[in-house]
Amino acid sequence: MDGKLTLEKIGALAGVSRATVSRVINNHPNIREEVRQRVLEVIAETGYQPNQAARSLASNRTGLLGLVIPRDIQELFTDLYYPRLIQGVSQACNESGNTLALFIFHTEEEEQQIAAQIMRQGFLDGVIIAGLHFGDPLNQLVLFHKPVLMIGEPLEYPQASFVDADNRLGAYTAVSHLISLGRQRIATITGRLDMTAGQQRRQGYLDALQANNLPIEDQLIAAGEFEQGKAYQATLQLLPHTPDAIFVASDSMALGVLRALADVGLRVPEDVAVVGYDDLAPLDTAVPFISTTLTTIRQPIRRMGMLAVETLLEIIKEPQGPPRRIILPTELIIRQSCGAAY
Amino acid sequence: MDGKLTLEKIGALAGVSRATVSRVINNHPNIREEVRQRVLEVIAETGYQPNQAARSLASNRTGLLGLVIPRDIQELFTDLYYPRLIQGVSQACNESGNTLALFIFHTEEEEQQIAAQIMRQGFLDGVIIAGLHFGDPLNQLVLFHKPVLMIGEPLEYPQASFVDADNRLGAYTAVSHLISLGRQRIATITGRLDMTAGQQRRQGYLDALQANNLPIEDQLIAAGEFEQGKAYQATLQLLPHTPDAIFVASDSMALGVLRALADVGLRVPEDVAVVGYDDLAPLDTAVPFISTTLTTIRQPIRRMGMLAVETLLEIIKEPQGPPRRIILPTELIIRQSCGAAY
DNA sequence: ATGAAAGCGCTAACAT
DNA sequence: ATGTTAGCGCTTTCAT
Repeated sequence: MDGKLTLEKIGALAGVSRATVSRVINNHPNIREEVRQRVLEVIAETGYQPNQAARSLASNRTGLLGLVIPRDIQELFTDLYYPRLIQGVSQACNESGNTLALFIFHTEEEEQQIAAQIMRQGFLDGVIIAGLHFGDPLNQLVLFHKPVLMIGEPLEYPQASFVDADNRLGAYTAVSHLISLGRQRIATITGRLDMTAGQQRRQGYLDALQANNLPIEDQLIAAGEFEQGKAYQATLQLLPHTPDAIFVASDSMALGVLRALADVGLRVPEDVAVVGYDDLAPLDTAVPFISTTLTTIRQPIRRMGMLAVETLLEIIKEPQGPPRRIILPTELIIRQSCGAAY
Repeated sequence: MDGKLTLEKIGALAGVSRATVSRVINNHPNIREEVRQRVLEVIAETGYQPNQAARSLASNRTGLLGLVIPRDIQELFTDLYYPRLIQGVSQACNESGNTLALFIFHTEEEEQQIAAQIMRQGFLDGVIIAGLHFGDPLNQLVLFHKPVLMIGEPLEYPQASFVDADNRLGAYTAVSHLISLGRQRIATITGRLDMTAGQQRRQGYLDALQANNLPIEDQLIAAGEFEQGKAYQATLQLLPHTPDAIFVASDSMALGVLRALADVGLRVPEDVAVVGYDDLAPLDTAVPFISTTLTTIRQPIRRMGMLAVETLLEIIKEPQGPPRRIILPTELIIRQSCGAAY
């Protein structure tokens, strides 16, 4: 049903020039209503769709927004953080008439190789980068001549625009909650410290202890790197120092913690209270055969994704504006593992 | 560092014509090695990247492959099926030098609206459609003049090319396994019957009973629609008919089943054995506080994603070829809920 | 309000 | 082996 339709042909059929058809399609003012209708009819009848490549070349806009996710293995497999983020980004793209180009990388090699391609002219209007850590080759994307927005406050190029949730305050809230429940020896298992999320959650922990005049003990701070296995090990190292609560910097690590506690026969929350981070554990509702549910800090992941798109579109429109720094609030979700109900 | 570089300028700097530079970039034969090197050097020095829009317009190829996912709410939120699929598709895109354009829809309205846009000329080289059901407006995508490949055997346009796992045999294997363990009154909770996955898994169940001379009882067949809540209800309806095993057409439904059984005080697998489908439940390894693990049929989800890309690329190369029908094997994963270890 | 015409930067057929 | 040239289909001045 399509014999290579072009603007020119639509124009011929409607008895106007190609330029007029273009104006109609792009909603320009100064078109006689009558002409406008006639053109619209022809377009509808013929099922004409403008050629996107030609539009992009002429207008220097593609309507493609990139979402770059480094290192998929860990997170994408493990929990629903990135799926939710993708969902938010996708939705905002749909609503704004843009298209999402998704880049997931497996190795730093692959990152190196594809980074430049991503930034080539006439391809993406802008790029969102999620989950970047210090030293990642993808940091170099900031240096290209193209709008970029980070999800998660960037460490390597602090002047870059970003959307994030308030990691410090989230952690502060979690630990304060444990303190208010009477816990005195609160440990933490930190995330990757080459990411602001890891650093800031650790800082929130420290701040909460300090604000409540509790001592800071290095032995109660263990590195988990956002990995479940490492969190398991870290828990075992922590236990000799008799914590009565553990603040864990992610839910997937919290599962490792719960496993470790179960393995050594400690009860949650009676012996050790646990609070996680993300609200992504499969322990959020009463899954059968699960005997506790995880108290955690919820981040508005999906909203972060949507806001990232909206902010990036602003940057595209006004590239010379100041860096955008958007920090969203988090929420304490009280379930059983903190012992509040107990 | 980029003052609007073009092929022409690179050519000037290297002392050759624009066409020669183009040939170098596209690895054409018949270029003197010396010239080739000189051009490559200039490109490296200047950091030149060809303009993608211009290439697309001239070559009628964009290197963009679409992945269309209807109705995100259910699956994308619930389990890791689509994340895994996306991962596979993404990886194959990376390896083949293509880019993944992801479309996730919330409502049928949205589908209607964006469907035509997806198919517009000069945009995508081809489209992969996952999780389609009978009656979905996205079925119309098949009618456009563009390569399309389904993930999941299509119901509405059976002549379309697709990649799928062997649903019938998978279900057959699951039910045969239960029979071999001595179960006599095996019930099933079916998926959506407007999708081949739902139909074929149901058929596999029926075939297995028949092959083993077990009677087929309508009261032992309940509709779950791939939804956890419906599976919960369906289980309660099934129980008066005293099944000693339930084959559930998806893992996320199986969680609803387990919950229902727990709620009425039945033990798994002692009173009722359960086998799921997908190998995506959070019951695959010993999560702490979970007292059983789910026997299930594993699909090679990631491979399906990769194979989808590879097959689509073939179709793009040879659009007139016969429909591709690729069916991958599944695997029975024995854990505790079927009672094999018990 | 509309048309004519000049590109956008590249590929590919044709010429040499 | 390399250069010349004609598009690819659209947007966007510049006229009128």
